[in-house]
Amino acid sequence: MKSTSPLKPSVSLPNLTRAQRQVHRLLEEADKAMTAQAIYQRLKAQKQSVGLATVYRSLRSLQVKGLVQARALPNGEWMYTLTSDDSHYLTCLNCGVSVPVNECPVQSLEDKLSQSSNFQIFYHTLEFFGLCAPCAKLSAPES
Amino acid sequence: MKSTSPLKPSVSLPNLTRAQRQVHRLLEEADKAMTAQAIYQRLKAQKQSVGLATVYRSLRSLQVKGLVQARALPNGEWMYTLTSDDSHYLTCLNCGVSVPVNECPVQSLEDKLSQSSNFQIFYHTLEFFGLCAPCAKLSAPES
DNA sequence: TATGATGATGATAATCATTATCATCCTCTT
DNA sequence: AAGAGGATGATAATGATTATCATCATCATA
Repeated sequence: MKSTSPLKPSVSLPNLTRAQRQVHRLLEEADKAMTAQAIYQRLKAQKQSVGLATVYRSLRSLQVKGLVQARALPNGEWMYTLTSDDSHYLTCLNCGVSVPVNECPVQSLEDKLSQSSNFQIFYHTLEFFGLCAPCAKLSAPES
Repeated sequence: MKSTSPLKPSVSLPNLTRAQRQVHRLLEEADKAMTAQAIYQRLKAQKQSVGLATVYRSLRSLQVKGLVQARALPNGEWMYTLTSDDSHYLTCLNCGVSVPVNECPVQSLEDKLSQSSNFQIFYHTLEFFGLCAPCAKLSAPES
């Protein structure tokens, strides 16, 4: 899932608070996208409780630091992962099922924008939407 | 903003309800992304009132029909446009400012996925996130 | 070591976009 | 004309996120 070398340990994490470190470490260990609520529950279960508001605050801080990315599901939930994760998905607008896409043709454009724009770019989201085969069958006009 | 030919009129719109037609026409005329709330307000102001719940229902139906796409802003709002719009953005994680990106290297992958996956693909979202110059200055570690 | 100052945290109330509910209305078909 | 099925509107309910505020931790300075 990660795009970084499996041999490279955690990069230097500058100026993180305790809660930010806990959230970051959880995302690192889980190695999958999680909602804020799930992160809250998991930390509580691990006896490393962090208040729910602080989970949200930490996620925002980690985003601004370029360490965490977010993507919204069609149902409104937000999923968070480390920015080292470069996964993309193909999602059904009807039933919400998501399948990973194992390609990303965006890196060179991102590199280019890093230079031509005056933004400091941390990550991108790329997602495809449509209907999975079963749902396409259901909503076919001539079924 | 549209990627379709400016000469081509509305394509055939199969089986739309009254509310769906009104929402679709508004998005077509506005030619920009709008929130569901804004669509509701605008229709009311135009004496074409559609109930708020019906605006949401119509947007979902239009999505499943492949006519409308949605993207989530970092603040949780959803913006809706016609799927004929192929715009993408570079967005600041700190202040939320968005600037358009006038390139999209994704079309060929989308075409390929349309064949290799068994999804019927309607559209994709592509968005870059980071810090705009002013916000990057503010959060610079060595400021 | 005490003293503040500043920021971080947790508990909880408030917000607000979205969804669910349900009664009513339309539009066909018979 | 009657009825079935879907569409609509008003409004209540939901639930994730944010705001508030009192308390706690950290760190520089006296």
